[in-house]
Amino acid sequence: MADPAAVGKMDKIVALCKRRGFIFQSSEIYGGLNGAWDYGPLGVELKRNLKDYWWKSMTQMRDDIVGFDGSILMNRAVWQASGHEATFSDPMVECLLTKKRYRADQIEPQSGTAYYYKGLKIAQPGASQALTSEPTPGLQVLLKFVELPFAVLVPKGKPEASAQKTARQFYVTRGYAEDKIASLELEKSEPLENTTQFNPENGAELSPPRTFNLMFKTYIGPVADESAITYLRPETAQAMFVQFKNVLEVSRKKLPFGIAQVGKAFRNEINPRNFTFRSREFEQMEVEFFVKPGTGPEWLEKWKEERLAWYESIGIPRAKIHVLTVPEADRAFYSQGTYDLEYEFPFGIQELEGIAHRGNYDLKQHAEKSGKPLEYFDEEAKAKYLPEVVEPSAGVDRTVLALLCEAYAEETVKDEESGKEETRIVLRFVPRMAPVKVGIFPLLKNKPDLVAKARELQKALQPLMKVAYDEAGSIGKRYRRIDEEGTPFGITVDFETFEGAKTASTSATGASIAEGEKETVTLRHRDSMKQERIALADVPAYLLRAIS
RNA sequence: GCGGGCGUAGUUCAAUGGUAGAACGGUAGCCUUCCAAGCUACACACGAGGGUUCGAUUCCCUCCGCCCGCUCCA
Repeated sequence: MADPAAVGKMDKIVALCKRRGFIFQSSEIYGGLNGAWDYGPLGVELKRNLKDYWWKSMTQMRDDIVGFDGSILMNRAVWQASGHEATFSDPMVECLLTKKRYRADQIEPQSGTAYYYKGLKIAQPGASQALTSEPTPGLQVLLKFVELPFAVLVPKGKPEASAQKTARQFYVTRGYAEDKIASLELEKSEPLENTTQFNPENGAELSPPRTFNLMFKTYIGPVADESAITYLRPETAQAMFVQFKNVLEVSRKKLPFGIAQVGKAFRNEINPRNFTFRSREFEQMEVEFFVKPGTGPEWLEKWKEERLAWYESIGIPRAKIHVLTVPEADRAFYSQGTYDLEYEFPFGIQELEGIAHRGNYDLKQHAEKSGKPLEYFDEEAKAKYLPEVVEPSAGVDRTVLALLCEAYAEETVKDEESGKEETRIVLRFVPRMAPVKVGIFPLLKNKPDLVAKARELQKALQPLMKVAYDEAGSIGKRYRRIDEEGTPFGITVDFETFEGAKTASTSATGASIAEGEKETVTLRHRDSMKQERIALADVPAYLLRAIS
């Protein structure tokens, strides 16, 4: 992450996102808002293409998953049952010496002798002598008392000196030079049994417990009292569990079957970072895939392979995805197995999607807490049971960012006439993800027949795909502009358009074009910068095939 | 949340305790027969608030934001 080239690349991507209108800072004119981002005209197209393709892959291309769109606000009881309310409000403590943070309930109780210091005496600024050396006879050193309480716990029998050593480290981290500390002022010492106020690793005092709640709390209705509390959802999954019975009933599906949802979720992250990667408001694409008890592990494997192939289909190569088998110690408490699919971002290898075998934890919790039966009745086995769930859960914003990082390329191009070299910036999105599919240009804007024909083509293509029309400046400049926007194709209406092909040629669709027979246009490819002539009539079909 | 760095047009960078410049980019017009050509004109910036000062973009403080390292990420 400290790699300057990687940092530089990320900076360039951020600048490009702003320059071309992919991503802006939220509330920018008011100084921004930490952890929130807006998608501009191109960004929203890219994001929509991603979500639409995921939706199509899940709900249209297979018949065992149905779609769903749950509300963001839900009954507070949902979050109590799911465990979010309890686990998101765990108190945390911080080591005053190392600044490391721990869950308060995971601190091992310690016994020993606690030494409480009121503060320290330091040499006044200007004292010329280091206090750690032997005092020079006759030299007066001015001392000042600084009040800064700190406490250390040492095992019984250990001398105060070991407590002093830790305390001195603490004062040094607070900015007092080791050689200026004359003495520490001990307030008291006392034996303590089973205390959790000290760091078991180094004996240093811990801060009082503070609550870090990662859910955004809000109030339903006009009165902001305890009974009105609920939360913005921290994940989209729960709505699908809560509505499991309704969806099952109306969709007439048998196990295994899944529910798919795309939507916003909110987490009050302590420290949003890395552009849009960790945001407080973000979007998820999740499937809750319900399977027969005992078959969770095999479905976990199937989904891992399925999802890897999917990322490849949106232009993220398999080689850039790292599959992390999350070790049991790091898994969420409900998980019986988790894969993280991680992408090589410029700022490090980071998670795009988590695929978790959640067992029947969620349905069981909601059945218990709501008192409503959520079992599935298996007609074949004539048995009622709670299904297990495998959940592929992908981050939309993270994947958009991965698409941008993967697409970003700089290359040196040489002008053939002048021999001058320059840098071309190009976003190599796969066509199906590209925000704009094709640029339409008249070669020259002061030739009315070229403009009219280009406008005609624009109108013809607009119902089929996102098109950009541009007539300003030189043709080369317009090509470069769409390169930076990641538009895979450019079509130029030129003088040859009306003449027909000069010599018989073959169109992109393989149909042969007789001389003077058809109107043709120049088709320019973003990645290779190669050009070919194509029959005007073939353009829609050619492009539709290329972007599907 | 802690520590460090940084905030000047859209971008990349200047300068300055007293009228803020450039390049590229943008817009408009002219021109231009395929890869950021040229000419002309125009628009656009000192992150916010407070303090010191006759006067602050510049010095000081607070806040906000971005980047980096920790931390955090049921």
